Amino acid sequence: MSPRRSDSRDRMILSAAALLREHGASATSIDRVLAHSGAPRGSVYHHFPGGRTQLIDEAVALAGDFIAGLIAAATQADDPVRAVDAFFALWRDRLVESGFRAGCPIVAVAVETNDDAPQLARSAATVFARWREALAVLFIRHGLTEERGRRLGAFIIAAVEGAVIMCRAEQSTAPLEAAAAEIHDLLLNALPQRPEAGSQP
Amino acid sequence: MSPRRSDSRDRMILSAAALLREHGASATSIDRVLAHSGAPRGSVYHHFPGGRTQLIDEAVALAGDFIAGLIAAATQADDPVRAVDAFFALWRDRLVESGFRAGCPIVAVAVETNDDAPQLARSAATVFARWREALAVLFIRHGLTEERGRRLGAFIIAAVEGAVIMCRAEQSTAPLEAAAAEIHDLLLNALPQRPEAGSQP
DNA sequence: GTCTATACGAAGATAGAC
DNA sequence: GTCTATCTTCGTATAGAC
Repeated sequence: MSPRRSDSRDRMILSAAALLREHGASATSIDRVLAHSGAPRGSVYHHFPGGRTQLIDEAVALAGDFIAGLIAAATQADDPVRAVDAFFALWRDRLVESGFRAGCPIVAVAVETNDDAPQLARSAATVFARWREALAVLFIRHGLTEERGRRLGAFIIAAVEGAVIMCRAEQSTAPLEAAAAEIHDLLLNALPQRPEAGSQP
Repeated sequence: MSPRRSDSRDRMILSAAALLREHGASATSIDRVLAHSGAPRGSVYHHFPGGRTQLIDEAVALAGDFIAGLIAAATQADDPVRAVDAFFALWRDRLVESGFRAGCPIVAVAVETNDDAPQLARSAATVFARWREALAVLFIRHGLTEERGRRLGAFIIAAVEGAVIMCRAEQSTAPLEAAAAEIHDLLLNALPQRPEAGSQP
């Protein structure tokens, strides 16, 4: 009887995601995942017949699902501006809590992907698409055209990811806060039927 | 008499920058730089006593200067909207010309930097700061407050970098075009004394 | 400035026992 | 599911000759 479906396997995936965030894809070696998770080295290729690539791939899927869940939760309140504010705050908190060490694991994989593992680039792209689609649906539901809604969804994900990278590099939340403020004002102006004070100069 | 100040040294730095763009920091090994540049392996540590880290660092500086020069050229026309449009177009062209293989070398270093080479993170941060300051100066010159100008500068760099990552992952220029369109409209609305048609909904 | 040779470590992956 | 080798490749870096 397996320990409720392989404990060490799940721990390895979680550790891989954590290492991706803090040290990038290349630094997420099997050795480091084993050390971080405490999983036994003998069963690596039992759990992951596809080797390291499969492990990274599953970590990308897990991290993607996790963030997608947070986006879904934020969009439940049905206030697009608040939801996007919360999305930015989420990334700012992750940065601060980690001492500016934790970036986005999907970005890590997307940037470091090389030609011998094209599957990983596709997995990263799928995650990005899910995130931005979740935002797009929210915007479209609130009166934007499909085109504008999707455009804004992609734009916001791009701004967040770029800002996170800059925050990490300079050990400051300033880029993320700049992006959050600009997007906040932009949304106030873009969304119809919002009588609140916009900050259009 | 050195061949006009070491040919192979300059070629190595150029090759390192090219490899950073297309394959990331970890994949930019000394071996690959030598193969790409055709430089002789015997003189690596003669030209770069700091080893691989110094080589990467100089490639970051070179790439940073190159892009900064393009930003400066684009801002010469003294039209902020056109300059930013040109900046986006530059990245789109680089992506398309390379078959979506070339990303941003600074991002590669910023994302993959690990604790044993903190100098590289600082170099990346310096480059980001120079780029966004160049944009900020342009905006401030055209009537925005210092705060707003710098905020927009950081925001635009973040949006470009994030969009480039997404474009590479999904082999499409759509994210970059989405960001370019949104920023274009935002600038039209943000800058004072522009009688042209804004696209405020 | 450039050469060859080499030390040394880390990484991915496999084999075969238990 | 897990263990202990072990193979192979690749990476950084150094030594010493030319």
